Amino acid sequence: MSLDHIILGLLREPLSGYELKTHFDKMISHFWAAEQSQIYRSLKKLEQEGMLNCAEASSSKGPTRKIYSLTAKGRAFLHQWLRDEPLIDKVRVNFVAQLCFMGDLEDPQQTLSFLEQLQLKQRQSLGMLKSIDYVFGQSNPNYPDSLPWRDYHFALTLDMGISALESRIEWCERTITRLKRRVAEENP
Amino acid sequence: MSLDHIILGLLREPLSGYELKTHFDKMISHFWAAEQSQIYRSLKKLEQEGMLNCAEASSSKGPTRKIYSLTAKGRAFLHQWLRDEPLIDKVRVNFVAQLCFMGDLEDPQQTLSFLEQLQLKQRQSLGMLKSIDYVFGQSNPNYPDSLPWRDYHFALTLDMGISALESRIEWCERTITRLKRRVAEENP
DNA sequence: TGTCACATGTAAGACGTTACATGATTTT
DNA sequence: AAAATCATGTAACGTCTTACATGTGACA
Repeated sequence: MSLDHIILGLLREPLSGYELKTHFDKMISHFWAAEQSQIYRSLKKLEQEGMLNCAEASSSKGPTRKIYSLTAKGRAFLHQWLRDEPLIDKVRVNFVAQLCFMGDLEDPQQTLSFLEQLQLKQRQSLGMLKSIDYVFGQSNPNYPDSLPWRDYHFALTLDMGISALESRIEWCERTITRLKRRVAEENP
Repeated sequence: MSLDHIILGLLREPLSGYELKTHFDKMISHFWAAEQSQIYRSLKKLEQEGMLNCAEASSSKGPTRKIYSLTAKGRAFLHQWLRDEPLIDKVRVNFVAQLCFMGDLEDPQQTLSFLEQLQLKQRQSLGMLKSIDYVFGQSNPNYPDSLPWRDYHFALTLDMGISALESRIEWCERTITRLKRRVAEENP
């Protein structure tokens, strides 16, 4: 399960469950979504399996925290996953499913407006990703090529996300144009 | 839940559970994966909810089949979903998660080989999608623009899938080149 | 007689979502 | 005193995966 592996990956420095959740939201959510309750459940399981150590630490803010860190077994498990072949997911893309059956409505304006809304949403996602990328690339003259090896890989994931969104936005643009032409030709 | 909606969408003609599964594999799997056991479970639930009618039919081949068809309620439920705004999924992309932490291995050859394998897999997926698209576009002079409205929407989903894969393959190509240059510069 | 394609289902467990519960510290 | 942030968790429910169970008809 990749959630487990991602948690192990983030624990290159010891973190609490709460900190893991903030890392997910800030750095990971563009390619992996996780709920807080899932994270706590996985941490418990990984500790039971001997992948993680847990140390209680009183915090200056709020109640005591549990700080998790990698064991040798956890690191080995992570590295094995990193050396696996690229894992291709089963796809489940809601908006493509909607588009697939939207012909049933026999309503070109609906399809057009759907594609325009989709494009807008993707533009908003792109904006957010680009701002993360901008912050990450700040103060770095030759971003991302001169980054340290680990940060470089993170930058690659941002770049892939940006590239995928740009491609989808362009597809929307082409398809909206094509649809408008078809509608115009059928209603002369 | 989109699986329910997709099943309703496929039932524009009455089908058995088995036929639904073959439709999924042939036409739907490039944007939605479903296991056979999920389909039977959903069919049972949708029938209980009054979205589907069920008729038993003896087949010339094999045991008796259950043929499902849409009720008015099911059609209304489907159409409401089609008029919803574009539903954006929570992302979970395994290979990006792997890439994100692959810097830990400190092994440029591993990253390079990972990207090459990824590119190859995406090329294979692209080949399969293009062959579906080719068959679907056969005997149609002005494919896809002159297709009937419903088929046209299906063709759009193929086109989106092809476009996304091509974009990802190009990203792999660019990134492999960039990585090789970095490795060469660091090992002169 | 074996195996392939047809055909329908159940069971157990893993994973994911949503809502709720609890409580400390800091800020307004 | 109220609200925001820090911090950790549980409960209930729903979905998905994997494996298994059952049986027919056609064909080699």
